[in-house]
Amino acid sequence: MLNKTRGRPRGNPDTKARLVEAARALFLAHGYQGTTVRAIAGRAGVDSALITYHFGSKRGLFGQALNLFCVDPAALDQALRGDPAGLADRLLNAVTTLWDATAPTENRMALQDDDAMRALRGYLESELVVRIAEFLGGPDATERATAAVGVLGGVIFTRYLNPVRPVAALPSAEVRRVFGPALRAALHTRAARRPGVRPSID
Amino acid sequence: MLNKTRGRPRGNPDTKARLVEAARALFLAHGYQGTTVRAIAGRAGVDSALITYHFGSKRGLFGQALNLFCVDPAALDQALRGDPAGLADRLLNAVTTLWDATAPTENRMALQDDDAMRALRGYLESELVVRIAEFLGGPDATERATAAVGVLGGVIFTRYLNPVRPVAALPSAEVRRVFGPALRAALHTRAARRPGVRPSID
DNA sequence: GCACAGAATTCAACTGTGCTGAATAAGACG
DNA sequence: CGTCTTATTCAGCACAGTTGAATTCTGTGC
Repeated sequence: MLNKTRGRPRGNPDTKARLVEAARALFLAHGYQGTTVRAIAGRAGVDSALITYHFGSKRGLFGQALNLFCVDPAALDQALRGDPAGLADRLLNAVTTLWDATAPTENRMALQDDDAMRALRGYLESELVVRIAEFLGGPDATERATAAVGVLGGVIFTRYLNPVRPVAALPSAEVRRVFGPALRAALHTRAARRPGVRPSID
Repeated sequence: MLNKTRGRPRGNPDTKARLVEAARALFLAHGYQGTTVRAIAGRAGVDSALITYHFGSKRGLFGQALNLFCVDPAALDQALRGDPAGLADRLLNAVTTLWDATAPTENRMALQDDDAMRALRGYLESELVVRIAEFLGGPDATERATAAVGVLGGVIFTRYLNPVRPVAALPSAEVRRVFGPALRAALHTRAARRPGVRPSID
């Protein structure tokens, strides 16, 4: 199909890298489903079989092409040190600096990737919640940490994953300002043990 | 393939309904990608061409089989009436009663559906934000409404769409209690105009 | 009653998908 | 130089969603 003389080519062209580059461009432009392995291979100027050979599968290439992170552990360590009063701001800062550093399209892409969502979920539930709870201490620390993670998850979701205009449009400094009160309350306000608030009608 | 004598069958079997039922079961069990039109048709006891005929495409059937709602407008109207003090609780209640009413798998399914996410996003940004801002009034009402929608989005995301254990495990009454402080702060605490909080290191 | 338009169904097949197995040529290394 | 491993092309398989033609029933107008 490409008539490029069968067998191993001369020199050592870094085909793997060219495939990753081509894949990245196409995945970002047309999404996972909308991109075919043949298109990627074509753009890289090689045969489509190479993609299975080098990356095992289309999904494998997808994982390599887009760096589907979840959260930067170092940034979290930073945030979980220092005075409790500034914790909210440091957490918001850790989230925005990490996620803002990536192309918006790439973030939205993660929403469609099962593995990325599983990773994010796992991180939030078994890392963030317990670390924050440890840091907070006190009786219902886990409850407050849960609320905080819910708020942070809200920022991640409405700003990066499925960008809701007013949230996504905020300059990153503004994010701290706008979400500060909510996150501070989540972290430090002990949830009142008041009786169920009558759900009006329903 | 089914040898059921070609042409229109006797009586008026509601094949459309049987297809929807079969599709629903399979989509919930194996996801969108994992379900083939032939499998659906097979389960419904008809030919796979009928699915294109009746629903236009596989996606069309998907849309019909799972009712991909976004938010119940009536519940929102209820919430946006009454004393401002109870607003947070009423909003949380509106969200949980609506989403709890649906099978968890079906909620998670929405995450993989572009249209559903677009609908949710559109609703949050052009309906919820402005309605809440109107209700709140005051100078930075939009800012506070934005924060509130962020928090509510966090609940939706971490509890239903990509269930993070501690949040998802909360009984629905507890959701109001745990997220109450954060949402109240988002709605009513005017964001301080303090200078950027030095991002420690990075 | 009956003709006949339209609706519902099956079947065969088309196109496009990711992936695999065999063939082949170059590099790596003793 | 000989051999083993690695990188590549090619042909094609199995399965996906969708389409067109053929077929049979339903429902309406006369």
